[in-house]
Amino acid sequence: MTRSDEATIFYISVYAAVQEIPYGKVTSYGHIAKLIGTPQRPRQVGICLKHIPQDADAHYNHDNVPWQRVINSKGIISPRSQPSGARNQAAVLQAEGVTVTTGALGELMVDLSEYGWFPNELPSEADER
DNA sequence: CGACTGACGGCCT
DNA sequence: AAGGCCGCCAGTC
Repeated sequence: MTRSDEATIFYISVYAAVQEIPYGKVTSYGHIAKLIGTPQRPRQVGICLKHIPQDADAHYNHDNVPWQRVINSKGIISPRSQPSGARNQAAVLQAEGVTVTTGALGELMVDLSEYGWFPNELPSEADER
């Protein structure tokens, strides 16, 4: 298969993985990357989400892929270039019951210990301590 | 077609 | 503890 086919597979994998995130939960770009077997490309995961088709016709589109449930490993909604985008993401998350707090610098954060969804990772690590 | 840009994250100061 | 550096590689200019 060609290189672009692999790229396509990567996109499909990302979208499929994101759809696994339960309603009202969030995970990180890095975790999605790990789940699809490419732990070193969290950045590319972000690119995929950025390019989700708007068309309702597309197999994977802005409507059926819960892109809003993916934030960075620090539990902060990535500001990307326009703060308004993150602001919108926060609104969508709150709409499904996720509490989003605003930091001193305006960062929009989510409590990962409460809303985080990280299957395959040490489950009790956080609880133990 | 080459150079620059990032919805990130981990390792190194 | 906090911040800088670098790898990743599809898009965009």
